[in-house]
Amino acid sequence: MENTLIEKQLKAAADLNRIKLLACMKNGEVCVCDFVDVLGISQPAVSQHLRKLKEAGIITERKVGTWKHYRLVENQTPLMKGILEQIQPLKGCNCETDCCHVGGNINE
Amino acid sequence: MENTLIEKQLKAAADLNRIKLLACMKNGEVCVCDFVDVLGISQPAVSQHLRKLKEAGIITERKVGTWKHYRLVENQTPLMKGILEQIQPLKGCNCETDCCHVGGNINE
DNA sequence: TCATAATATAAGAATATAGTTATATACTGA
DNA sequence: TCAGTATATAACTATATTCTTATATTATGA
Repeated sequence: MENTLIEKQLKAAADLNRIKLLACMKNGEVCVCDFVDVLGISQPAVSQHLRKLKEAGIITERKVGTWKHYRLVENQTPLMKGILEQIQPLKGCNCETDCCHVGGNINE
Repeated sequence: MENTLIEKQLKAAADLNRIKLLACMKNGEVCVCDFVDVLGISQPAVSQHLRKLKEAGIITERKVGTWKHYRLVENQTPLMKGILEQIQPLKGCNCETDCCHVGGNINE
């Protein structure tokens, strides 16, 4: 891997709130509204964190109506594979609200 | 691993100059004077980067006279093991100046 | 079509980071 | 003991990051 890509992905992952976002997504798709509850920060702040993870190629999104579902990309870089292995899945953000089941959760 | 430790180590590694420092040390011990040449930043800046890596438990140091040799710690966390695997060793910083051989390079 | 809901973007403030130069510390050798 | 060398720390500046609130965008459904 190129050092600049390594740096970009490390920077994207090197934040406690974004680590929690990744921990949530280890269980599958999660929608933005659930992240807001879990992190206890504002919705725009969550949106900005998600954008950073997306720009680093770590997560992807799927639109379902007005909702947006985020999930880890399938083909992680070897770097991110290793990092994600060390992040423990976080329960309680696994799309238990209705939004993640309307339109079909990709993991079901 | 604890999320806060994960964050600390990711933050320590998430910088292009510090990635280069780690790349240098993959070949073994390196002294500060060599790092300065490789990175092209001031000696105090290098010193500050090294401190950050040390505080994250990623590197350790050995004093030889007025010189200081830095190297990767042996027992890396699983997180850092994975990250270090992805960083390509950087040649030309492998303590080719005298300082790293006076007092015995730990890798020889 | 319009009000509502979910998410994204913009603008701005507070804090963190990474560099600089100047100075301090610690060791060496004359 | 003292000058010189290697590294660390301090103080400061410039920039980046991460929040907040306000607003824009997009989709839904009455």
